[in-house]
Amino acid sequence: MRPGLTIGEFAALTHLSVRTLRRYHEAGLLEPAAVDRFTGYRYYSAEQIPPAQVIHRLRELDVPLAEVKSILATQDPQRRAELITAHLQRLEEQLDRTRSAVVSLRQLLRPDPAELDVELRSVPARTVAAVTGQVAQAVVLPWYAAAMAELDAVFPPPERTGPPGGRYANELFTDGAGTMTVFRPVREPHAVGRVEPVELPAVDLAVAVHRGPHDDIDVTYGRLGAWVVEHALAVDGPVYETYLVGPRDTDASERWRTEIGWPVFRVNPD
Amino acid sequence: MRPGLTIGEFAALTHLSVRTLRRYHEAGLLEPAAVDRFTGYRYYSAEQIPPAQVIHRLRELDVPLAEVKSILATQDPQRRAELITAHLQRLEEQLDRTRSAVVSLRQLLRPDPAELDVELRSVPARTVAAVTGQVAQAVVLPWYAAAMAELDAVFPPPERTGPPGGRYANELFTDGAGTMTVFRPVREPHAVGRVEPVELPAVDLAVAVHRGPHDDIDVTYGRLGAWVVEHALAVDGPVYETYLVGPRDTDASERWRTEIGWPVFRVNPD
DNA sequence: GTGACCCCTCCCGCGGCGAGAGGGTCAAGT
DNA sequence: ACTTGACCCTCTCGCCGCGGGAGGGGTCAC
Repeated sequence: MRPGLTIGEFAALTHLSVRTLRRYHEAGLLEPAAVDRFTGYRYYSAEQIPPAQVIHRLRELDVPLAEVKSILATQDPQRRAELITAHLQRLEEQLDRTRSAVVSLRQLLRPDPAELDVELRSVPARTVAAVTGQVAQAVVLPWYAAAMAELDAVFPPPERTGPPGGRYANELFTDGAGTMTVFRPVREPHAVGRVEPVELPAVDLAVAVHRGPHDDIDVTYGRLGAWVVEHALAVDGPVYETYLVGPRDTDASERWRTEIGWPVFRVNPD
Repeated sequence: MRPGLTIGEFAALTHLSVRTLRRYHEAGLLEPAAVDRFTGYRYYSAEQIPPAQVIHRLRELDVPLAEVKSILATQDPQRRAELITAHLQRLEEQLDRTRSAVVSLRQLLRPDPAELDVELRSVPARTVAAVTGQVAQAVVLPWYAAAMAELDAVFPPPERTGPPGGRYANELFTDGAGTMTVFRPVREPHAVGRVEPVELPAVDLAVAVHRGPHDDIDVTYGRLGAWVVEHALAVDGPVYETYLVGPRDTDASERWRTEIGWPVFRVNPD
C-alpha cells in the first residue's frame, strides 16, 4: 500500500523542486499528508497540488514565505483576496519606482544637458503653518500626501500667501527615514490637529528649479550639488523644496516646477 | 586645504548612504578621488556625482553590481546603451512572468473551476521532424521560438501532416534546465540543419486541453496531475504538448488550444 | 585639551534558493 | 537473500546587496 506520492513525484506534478518542497514543509507552508515516522520520508496527496500551486504563484510574485503562510492560514476568501491585492499594490509601487529610475537614467546619460540656473538666496526667518513628523521606511509618500491634504483643508485658498513647501532631512534620502516637515505660508498660522505654526530659521540657500515630473528630480539634485561644490560652498542641514507648480495645480506633469533649496555656507579655503 | 568632500558630505549630495559608498569603493565601482594614505579617509570630488547617480539608478533597476561595473567600464556610449537596454529587456520579461503569475493565481482562487476533461490515450510510436536540445536556465522560450521557426522553415505547410508539438523533461519545470524537443509530424522527415527525424516512442498519455494563453497553463497541469493521481495512475517521463491552435494560427490568444499529454502507467495498488 | 562627530575596518544577519557532503531507504533484478 | 542504483534524508555553506553593531582612531571648534 503506497502511503501517497513521494516528494519526487509531487515535485514533477507541481513543477516545484524537491528542495523547495522540503523548505516549504520546514517553514510550515505545506505539510506533507504523511511523514514516515521511521524514515522521515514525506508523502503527499493529490489534494495538496492546488495549495502547492498557490504557493508557487505567490512566490513568483515575490511574496515572502511568512506572508504566504499567513495568506494560506486565512480561511475567509474575502480577507485573503485583500492580502493579495495589498501585495499587488506594493508591486505596482515598485513598478513606479522602476519607471522613475529608467526616466532618471535616460536623463543622466543624455549627452548635453542644458545649463542649470542656480541662484544664491538668503531667506529670512518666517513663520508658516506646518505638519512635522518622524517618518520611517518607505511611507514617505503617503505621509506627505496626508500631511499636505490636512494643510490644504485647514487653510483654504484665501488664507494662503504662497506655494507650499517641504523641509526634508538628508537621512530621508540616504537611509529612508528621518524628520520631514510639510508647510505653507499663510496669513495667520494657528494650530489645528497636526497642523501648527512653525518658525523656519533664516538660511542661505542654493536654489535651482526642477522642471517636469519628479521621476528624475534626483538628477537636478545632483547637478545642484555639483554646482555648490564647484562654487566652494558646502551643504548643511535639511533641504527645502517649494512646489511652485505641482499636481495640485495642473495634471500636465511636464509643467510642474519644483524649487530645490539647499542650505549652504562658504568653505574657508585655507 | 580640503582634499575634497568627505564621504558623509558626498552621501548627502548623492542621496546614497555612507555604507553603500564604501561598498562601491570596495567593489571598484566608484573610486574616491583621493584616499588619505594614513587615515584611510575617502575624499570625493564634484565630478563623481554623476557616476554615483548612474550607479544609484542602475541599482534601482536591480542591475547587479558586477554588471554595473562593466557598464561603467564601457567607454563607447553606443555599447553602453546596448547593455542597458539588454537589462531593461530582462526587466520586461520578468514583468511578463509577474503578469502570468497574477492571471494564474486568479484562476487558482476562482471558486468553481469547470470540470476538466481528461482522456486516456495510447499513442503508437511515430517518426516526426524534430529539433532537440539541452536547454539551460531561462533561455527556454527563445530556444523554443528559434527551434519552431527552423522547423517551420524546413517544412512548409504542404509537407505538414499535423499540428506541432513539444516534449519536455520534467526537470525543465522544476530546475529550469533539461532536454526539450520541438517536433512536427510531416510527410517525409529528413535532416536539415538542426532538424532531424526522431522516433517518438509509444506512450500511454493522460490528455487534457488547455484553453487560452499560456499564462495559467500550470493550473491545467496541476488539475491534470490531480486527476491522474486520483485515478490510481502515476506519471512518468517527459510531458508532451501539442499546439492545436497557437500563436502561429491566431492572434486571439483566448482561442488557443494546447493539448497536454502526460505519460502515465497504472499503479499496482497492492 | 576635550568632547562631539565623523571616519575607519571587520563581522553578522536577512531571504530564498542551489549545491554538495555523507548517509539511509526503496524496489527491481540477479 | 542480496546487490544496485535511484531516491530520500539532514546539515551546512554560498550567493547578493544592504543594514547594524562593535571597537578604535581622526578632525575640529570651543
